[in-house]
Amino acid sequence: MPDLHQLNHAIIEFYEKLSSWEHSVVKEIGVSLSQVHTIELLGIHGAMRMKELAEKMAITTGTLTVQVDKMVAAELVRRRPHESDRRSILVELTPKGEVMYQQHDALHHQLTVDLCANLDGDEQRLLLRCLSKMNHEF
Amino acid sequence: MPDLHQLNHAIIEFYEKLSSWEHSVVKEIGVSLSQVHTIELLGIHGAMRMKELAEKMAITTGTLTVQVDKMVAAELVRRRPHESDRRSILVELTPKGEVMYQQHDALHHQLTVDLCANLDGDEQRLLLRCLSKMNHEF
DNA sequence: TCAAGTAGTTTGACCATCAAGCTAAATTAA
DNA sequence: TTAATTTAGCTTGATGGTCAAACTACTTGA
Repeated sequence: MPDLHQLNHAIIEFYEKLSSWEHSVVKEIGVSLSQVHTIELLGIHGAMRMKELAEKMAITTGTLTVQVDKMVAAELVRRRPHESDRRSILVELTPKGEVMYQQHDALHHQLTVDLCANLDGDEQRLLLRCLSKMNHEF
Repeated sequence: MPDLHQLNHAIIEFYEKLSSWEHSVVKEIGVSLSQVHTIELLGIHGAMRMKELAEKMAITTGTLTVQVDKMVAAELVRRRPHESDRRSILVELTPKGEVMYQQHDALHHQLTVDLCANLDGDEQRLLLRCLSKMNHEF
């Protein structure tokens, strides 16, 4: 079992790199971090209730209400009544929001390509296995 | 060369996990994220000029001034004049701040231990190599 | 010496966030 | 059915992080 200290350091550094990348992308596409996160979740999971979305984002529904208000005004998302529960409201991407999601996704994919530029096939395969294990066993 | 799509997804998920971990730790130790970041940088690099610290944190010096004011009030850091440049001010951890840095560092190390619990020695070695390459070649 | 540049602070304006209190709808108990 | 409870979402008031721009004090270089 090798020394975990270096690994710890590498993980911290990797996290900082991703964080700084995200920061720069947010500036580039001109939407706040919080709104990018919302778009990302709606793009991945499709229409969602406010409650569900707030839970995934780890914020309160009150905060989400404010965000969604702004995003509705910017025509990135729309609200729609829930079919069977009149208390609930579904949020979904508008076409404009969908375009922004695709853009963001493409940028993310490009980041991965850049990150992996110096890894050979075996390394990529093993990295994927390690990340999967870490993501699921923790 | 394997499909990068899965890898992209795994990286996003890994980033979210780290982000959520950081969030919960910040709540636990009762200091804001920004202040934890300050403490971390001062712990790693030692006393620093405001300018330098602000650059590493990717915030303006104005913002940093406010943060440092609060942290001085909380006795986590102190200001000290620069030896040769009277415009500059050095910021450094107080003993109390140093304790908090050690605590945070220990938590981070524990996170790494948990993350790697299901990786064998070879996997850990290769993960470190991949992370190092990604950190340095990007 | 003095003009230009640099380090740090202050101020005024946003934005994100939460907690608490609110309304409307659904669910459960009587 | 009615009443009490729970749930979903919204509103409000307060706090904290951030930036840009204006300001002060110091340094540097022509």
